[in-house]
Amino acid sequence: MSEILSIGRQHLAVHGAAGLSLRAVARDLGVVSSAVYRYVKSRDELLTLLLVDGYNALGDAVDHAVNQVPADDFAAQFRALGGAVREWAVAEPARYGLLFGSPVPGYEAPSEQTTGPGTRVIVQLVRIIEGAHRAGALREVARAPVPDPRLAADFAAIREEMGLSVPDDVLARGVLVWAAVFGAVNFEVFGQYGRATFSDPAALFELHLAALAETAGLS
Amino acid sequence: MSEILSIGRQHLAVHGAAGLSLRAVARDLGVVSSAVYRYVKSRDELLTLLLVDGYNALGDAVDHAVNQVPADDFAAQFRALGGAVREWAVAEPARYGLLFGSPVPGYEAPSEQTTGPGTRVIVQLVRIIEGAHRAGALREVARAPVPDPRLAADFAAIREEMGLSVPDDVLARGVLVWAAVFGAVNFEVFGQYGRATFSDPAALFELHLAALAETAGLS
DNA sequence: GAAAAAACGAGAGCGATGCTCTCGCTTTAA
DNA sequence: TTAAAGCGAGAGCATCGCTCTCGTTTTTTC
Repeated sequence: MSEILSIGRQHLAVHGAAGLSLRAVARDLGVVSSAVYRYVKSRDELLTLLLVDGYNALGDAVDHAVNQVPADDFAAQFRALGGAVREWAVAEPARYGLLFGSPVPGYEAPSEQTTGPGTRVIVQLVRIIEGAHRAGALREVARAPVPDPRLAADFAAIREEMGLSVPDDVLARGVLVWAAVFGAVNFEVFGQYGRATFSDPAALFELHLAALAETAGLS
Repeated sequence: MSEILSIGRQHLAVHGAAGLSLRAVARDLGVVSSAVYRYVKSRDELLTLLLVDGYNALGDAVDHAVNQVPADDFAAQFRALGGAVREWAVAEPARYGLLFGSPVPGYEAPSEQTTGPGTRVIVQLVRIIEGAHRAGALREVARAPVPDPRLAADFAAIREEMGLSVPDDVLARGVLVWAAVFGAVNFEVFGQYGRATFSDPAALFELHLAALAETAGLS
């Protein structure tokens, strides 16, 4: 029943990830709790459903934002990607928290169902960086190649798997930028800036994106 | 009873933040559940206790690491800070998750008790950056001052409150670096790198720290 | 030292949770 | 028409947070 998923989305938004109760969903559905178990094996399965649902919603938002931007302006594409992630997260904090917050205790996401949708944002990001690199639009950014041989092997594996041609240092910067974008979003959405509140968080985030674009070599 | 806190710490580490059960703590204590309520007002209060406990443990680790490093080597101090955060988080993922993961649903941290310990890391970070700035050891990093007047006002307020002299652009970079450090730690601890696993995460993180030191102007 | 007061632990109990099982009713398929 | 599958209701189990009362023990006070 897609109605279960819909109500689950609402409950997720209102009561948060761990506050998701199958009994409450059943109540809202006007049905006794055991009936829901006909369609959903467990609370964890409902969580998984909502997880891939969220990943796809975020992926759609990011894809749409990136596509609004000229295909040859890679820096703008990156800013569009980051901005889309932030806006989606701010609009749906609980859903975002399910995707990128601390894991729900006792729940392990089944990778076979979640890795696909869960990697859409990073796939877009490497697409942008690789595109800029191939177009020669990537500024020289790092002085030295990565020194650690094990890391070099990891990067080689990633390059192989995703069919990339970017060198190690660019890849490393890309990974950092990736984590940094979500770090900044986390800080804003989860209120971890502490006492340091910002009256225009969107502007602060744009500043961050500009600096991160620089870090990635996207001038 | 400090024994409650000790057992709570163990349960937190094993079962995670939301898996913390006052009844289970009572069982481990060899006492009936209602007895625990003599000492702890509610599950949320126990959570708060563990929260400030965690903040202080992290703060101690960071302070200790930073103090191991020459007082005039600001870049090394920054790397020590970042490394200490990561190592503490990797060693105690559940505890770290309580501090920097998604908020526990239905639980709001009482700011009067948590802001103090909760700001120890960022206080150290601004201390490092401000120190480098005052010592003239901060590389010129940004081209333009922040354009947004509301952001400038925010930064001015922060500068005022913390008695700083760093300019807006450095402050902005500092905020980004702050969020980026925790973003990278989050990615590793919460396994959000996805399929991209790294055989030597510590080395990757060091690479990140080097790049972030550059971003902050700490050469 | 005796009496009053505070602290403490045990236990029962309330309303919730996730989840399982069985019992009927309805809809579909043979 | 009959057999089979799908479906919802309800009871039940163990767990949770939390409250209340009732004795016992310890501490304070006179």
